[in-house]
Order: sequence, then structure tokens, then C-alpha cells
Amino acid sequence: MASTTNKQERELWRTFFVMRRQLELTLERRLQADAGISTADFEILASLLEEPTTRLRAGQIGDIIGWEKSRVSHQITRMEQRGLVKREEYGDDARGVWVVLTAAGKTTALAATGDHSAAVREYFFDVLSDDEKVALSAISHRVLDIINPPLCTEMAATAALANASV
Amino acid sequence: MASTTNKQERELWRTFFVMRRQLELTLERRLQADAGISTADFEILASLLEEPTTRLRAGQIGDIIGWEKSRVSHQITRMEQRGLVKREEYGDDARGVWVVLTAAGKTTALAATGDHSAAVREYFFDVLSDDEKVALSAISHRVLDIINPPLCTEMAATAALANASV
DNA sequence: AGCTACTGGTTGATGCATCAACCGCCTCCT
DNA sequence: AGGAGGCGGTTGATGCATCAACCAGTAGCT
Repeated sequence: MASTTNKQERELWRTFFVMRRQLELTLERRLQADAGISTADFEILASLLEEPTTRLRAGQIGDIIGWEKSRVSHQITRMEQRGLVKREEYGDDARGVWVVLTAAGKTTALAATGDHSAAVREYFFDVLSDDEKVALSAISHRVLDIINPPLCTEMAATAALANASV
Repeated sequence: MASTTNKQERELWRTFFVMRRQLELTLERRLQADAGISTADFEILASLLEEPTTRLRAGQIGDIIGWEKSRVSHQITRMEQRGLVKREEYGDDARGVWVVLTAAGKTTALAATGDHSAAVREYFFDVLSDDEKVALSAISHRVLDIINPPLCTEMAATAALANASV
């Protein structure tokens, strides 16, 4: 009996694992095909687009999307070469830099966000029942709480904030 | 009302996304800390370990873990440099190569598999109720069936096969 | 003022992942 | 036999991700 459980669990793990990877892959390819960018590009562009001035300091970007600073720096360098974004000096503190959306970057970002949420809807939300959404939310929180409690409570806090503001 | 749903869905997507990433990251770090290998190394080692002769052709490895051949080749090259694995010529067909576990590779692989399944249990199965396991299995199959139907039926087939054999 | 310690960001090295081009070898067809 | 095309695998280029080392500028302490 115990071994049966183990077998089923192995099967579940494998299915979950493959689903996760395929979903990621599909979204990545779709972004690439429709907007010509990677998910890494997309995360940066999306964070800038939420800012009314379409500019953020490098460090802020890292905080928002949870990247370490060197990753942000490398990514900005690549995006700058492709003209999606540019660096500007940050007057108040000579160490800082602004990362600014270019016109081309904004166009790309707008196209990408629409496309991406359509894809998420199509591949994910549309195939989930309401009960399943509730279950998946509970599962995600519980797993996250085990592996990274501070991050979990932090996310719950920002979620509550977002709900309160509407 | 619709906007509320959207907000909840965005929240679910974000939570799921972060959970997924943290889980992956945690498992990766744990493998690195306890066995000194990456998940990529692990997948190769695990596939070789399942083979009684601890050897597989490069192409077979690709089929088993779903990688394209160039990825397998690059990975084997890196692992060969670290002495986990070695290439041997495949007599019947001069194009083929055997990928063979070294003694060191086998030791590492054994340590890693035990450790990894303990980690998966700890971070994943132990926090899921039986109902949630059922729900997650259904969700995974459904999503996978939307984004990659052939892969989904193929996985269902091998799962049925595995069940029948016990 | 001057010393120390920290911060914001960059850089280089290394490994992972993918794509396209390539190279021998094998098969099959005529 | 010999030529075309397919198969198994390698290689090089490029981008993503992380770690460690570094550097200039700032803040804080005395």
C-alpha cells in the first residue's frame, strides 16, 4: 500500500514537473514569436511599464522582480544593445542609474503584455475550474511557506494591500 | 465583478509563479550543497542509474529525459571533465557513443537520488493533502493537454504501463 | 577633516539552454 | 557499385543565470 502511494506520488511529481516546464517553454516561445523578446526581457519591460514615468533605478527593478543586482545589470546591458532601454545618470546619488524605456521599448512592452496575459489565460486559467483555482492557490501558498516563509508572508502582505486599495 | 476575478487570478498566477521558481531553486541548491551537482547533472545521473549496466547511448538519454541531442552532448562534455561520466565507443555503429557512469559518478548519483527524493517529500508531498494531490494531478494533466497534447497522452501511456507492471 | 564601512552597480568567469551548421557513418535505392 | 539522403553526435555562437571580486561614491563616526 505504501509503495502504491509512492508510485502515485512519483507519477504526480513527474507530471507536475513536465507540465511546469512545458508551460514555461510555451509562454517563452510565444513571447519570442509575437514580440521578439524573452521572459527575462519581459519582466524588465513590464516593471518599467507600471511606472508612470517609465523609468526605475536598477536596484528598484531588482527588488520588484526579485533579481540580484548583477543579473539586472547584465540583462540591462543586453537590452540596451537592442535599443529597448537606456541608462541615464541618477543625479542625487552619483552611484545610481536610471533605467529608462525607449520609445521602441514601450511599443514592444505594450504588445508583449497584452499577448502574454492572453497566453496565460488560454493555457492556464481557461482550463481551471473555480475549485481548482482555489486549491492551487492554497497549495502554492503552503509550499511557498515551507520553503521560504518570509517571502510567503511578504507576498500575502502585498496581496492584502492590493485588495484593500480597490 | 469581472475585475475582481481578474485580480484574484493575477494574484494566483503570481503566487504559483513564485512558488514554482522557489521550489526549483531550493531543490537545485540542496542538490548542490549535498551532492555537489546541478539538476542537469542529476537528470543524467539518475537516468544512467536506472540502467543495470549504468550505460546508455547519448540519444537514449535524450529520449528519456526529453532533451535535444546537442544539450546532452554539451552536458556530457562538462560532466566528463568532472569525472562523473565517460564516453566509450559504441561498436555496432561507429557513429554512436556510450555514456558510462564512472565509479565516482555512481557514488554521487546514489547520494543524490536519496537526498533529492527526501527533499521532494519534505517540500512538496508532506505539505499536500490527499485531495490536493488529486486536484494537482488533474490540473497538471489538463494544462499539459492544452499546451502539448501528444506529450500528455504519451505520459499517460507510460504511466499506465508502469501501473500494469505491478 | 579623515577613516571606515556600507551601498549601488559593473565586470568576468562559469555553467546551463537553445539554435544552426556541420561531419562521419550508415542505409537504401537504383 | 555508387550516390542521395538520413541518422547520431559534435561544435560554435548567443543568451540566460549565478557567484565572487571589484570600484566609486556615500554616510557615519570620531
